[in-house]
Amino acid sequence: MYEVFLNAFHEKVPLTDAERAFVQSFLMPKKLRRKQYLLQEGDVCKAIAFVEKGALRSYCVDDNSTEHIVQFALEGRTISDLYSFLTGETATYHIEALEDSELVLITKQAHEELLGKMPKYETFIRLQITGAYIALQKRLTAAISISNDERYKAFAAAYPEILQRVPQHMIASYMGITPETLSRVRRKIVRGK
Amino acid sequence: MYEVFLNAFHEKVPLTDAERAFVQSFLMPKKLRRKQYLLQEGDVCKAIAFVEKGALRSYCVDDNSTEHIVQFALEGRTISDLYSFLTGETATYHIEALEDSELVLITKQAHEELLGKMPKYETFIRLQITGAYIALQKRLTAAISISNDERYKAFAAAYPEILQRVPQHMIASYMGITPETLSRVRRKIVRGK
DNA sequence: TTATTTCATTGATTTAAATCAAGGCTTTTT
DNA sequence: AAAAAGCCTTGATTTAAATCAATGAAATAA
Repeated sequence: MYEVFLNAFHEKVPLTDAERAFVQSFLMPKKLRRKQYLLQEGDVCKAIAFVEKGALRSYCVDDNSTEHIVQFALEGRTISDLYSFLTGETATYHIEALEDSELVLITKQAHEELLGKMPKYETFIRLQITGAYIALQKRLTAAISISNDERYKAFAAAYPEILQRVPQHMIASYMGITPETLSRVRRKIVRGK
Repeated sequence: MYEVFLNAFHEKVPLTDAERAFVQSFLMPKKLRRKQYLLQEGDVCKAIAFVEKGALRSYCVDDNSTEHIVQFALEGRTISDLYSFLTGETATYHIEALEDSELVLITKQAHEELLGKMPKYETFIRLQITGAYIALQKRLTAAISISNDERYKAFAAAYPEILQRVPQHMIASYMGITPETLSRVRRKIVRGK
């Protein structure tokens, strides 16, 4: 039931069976149907969600009511509004299931207790967030320094799974361009090959 | 000598005098003159740098030899090519002093030893990187969802110090626009007020 | 199954930003 | 102090992307 999460944990920070069970006792399962929301803007983010199965996205909405996708999360990835989770402020992101999904939730209370009681958990979290930070920095660097073509190619190479499972206009939103522009970028790439 | 760093540490994770001295024993001071480099693309990033005094920037260079500023770091901020530091791969960023600066270096060896020997250090690092992640996510969200005007206003409001101390064309580079465009954005803002 | 919504593509037009180019003002350097 | 380099602004032109609009295909719901 928590296999994917516990294996990811174990892979970064090896766990004994007892530790495994200990961690498990803090986790909560949650299922979401496609199009259901884990978090709505204005709520407070009460848990970090780890995706055991399925696909989710987080996004924000600007003044023109345009959605901007911040993150996709497939199996093995974590998703939340970290700022809201940590500070208790209301969330600025929405989190929605793109497919029927199974999640592992770590509530704020569980998170804090684990941090206090289990050094390995702190290490795991540190490694997770470090990886997320590096990925984000790479994405930002790409966003300000590479052409749309190259960025799309890089995205497709890095995340072929997402390409398969997520509609194209959402990829466009993630890239910060319109669906029309992405369509033309793709045409250009196909032609040019 | 390490005052700014140790105070920043202490503020996040309170330290006894003994702990303070212990941490200190792992630190290395470094001075840089304006325009000197802490890191060049192709080197391996051997240390995390904390800015005690001065100002630095990190940037990458694209195929057209255009520089793109990734980060500014004034007093109290940390700067490095974290990916290179953690993996030992060659760096993709340059790090340059914008003013005569005084740094505190945490070498990779010191970092690992501190992580192993001092839980409070791991906590400090976790908090630092979490803050950096949230800031980066905010920046990315702004980059894909807000107009240049609004982004510049937000930047100016959040980092007035940087505006004072860094040439405008570097702000433009940081924002991913040309100096000419930023100049016009500013004119528009001034006129419009 | 049919109807409806969602999605991707393509074309025409508009809009925003990059580029090209020049001038004047500061700040460094010699 | 003079020369050089760096910086900011402004204007004219080009280029890339957004917007507007329409169509057909595919997926979803009735």
